[in-house]
Amino acid sequence: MHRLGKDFYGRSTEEVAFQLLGQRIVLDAPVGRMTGRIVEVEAYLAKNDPACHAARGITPRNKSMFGPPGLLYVYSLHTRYCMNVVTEDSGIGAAVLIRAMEPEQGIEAMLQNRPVQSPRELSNGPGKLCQALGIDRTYDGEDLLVSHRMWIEFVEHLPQSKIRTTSRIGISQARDLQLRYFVDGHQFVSGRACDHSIPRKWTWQRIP
DNA sequence: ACGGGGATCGGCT
DNA sequence: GCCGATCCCCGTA
Repeated sequence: MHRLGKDFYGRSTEEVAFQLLGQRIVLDAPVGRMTGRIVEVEAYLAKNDPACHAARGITPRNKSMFGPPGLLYVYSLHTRYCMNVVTEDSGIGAAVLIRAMEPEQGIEAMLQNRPVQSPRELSNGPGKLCQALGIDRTYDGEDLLVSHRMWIEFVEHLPQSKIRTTSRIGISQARDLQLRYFVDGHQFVSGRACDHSIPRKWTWQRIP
């Protein structure tokens, strides 16, 4: 049970992004413990990335992005919340958006937060994932290095052959940058089937 | 104080 | 695929 620390988050954002794939989010909430493994992320860079929320400087909304690596940046979008983990160094404004996870423990609790018919609909999108875990703006600025209610555990390094890269979803600027990473063919990845080169349902090779 | 836009989602065609 | 809901945030005045 190894909590990811400053040595993990304090690296290049692209590297942190694809190495977060396969790792485990752990949340100790009043309703109980909820965990799930990350299957899709996007990198948002400090430089030459107009789609990054930090691109136009610090504001009350994005100030967590300019905090130390390992901080959570949570913002509201339409009717949902999205969560990011700060990367690299304090003050530069880079982060990784967590877009989807495969639920493990606490699925009953997640279903209370987000009533859906199929488990596949529980956390296969950035807003869905936050709703299932009960993450809102009160989690903005949470320090994943020391927090007692939320952290990320190292599970394994995924081989490059299991990772696919595409442009990011839902943005209007910097569409050319290939900064979305996901576990190829995994059933909890967001979006359409054409994103997957492996048609059948895929899950983890080894379950810890 | 006002107006526009958005790292979404879900329903409908 | 397209579109509307919905609301917080930010730039402008």
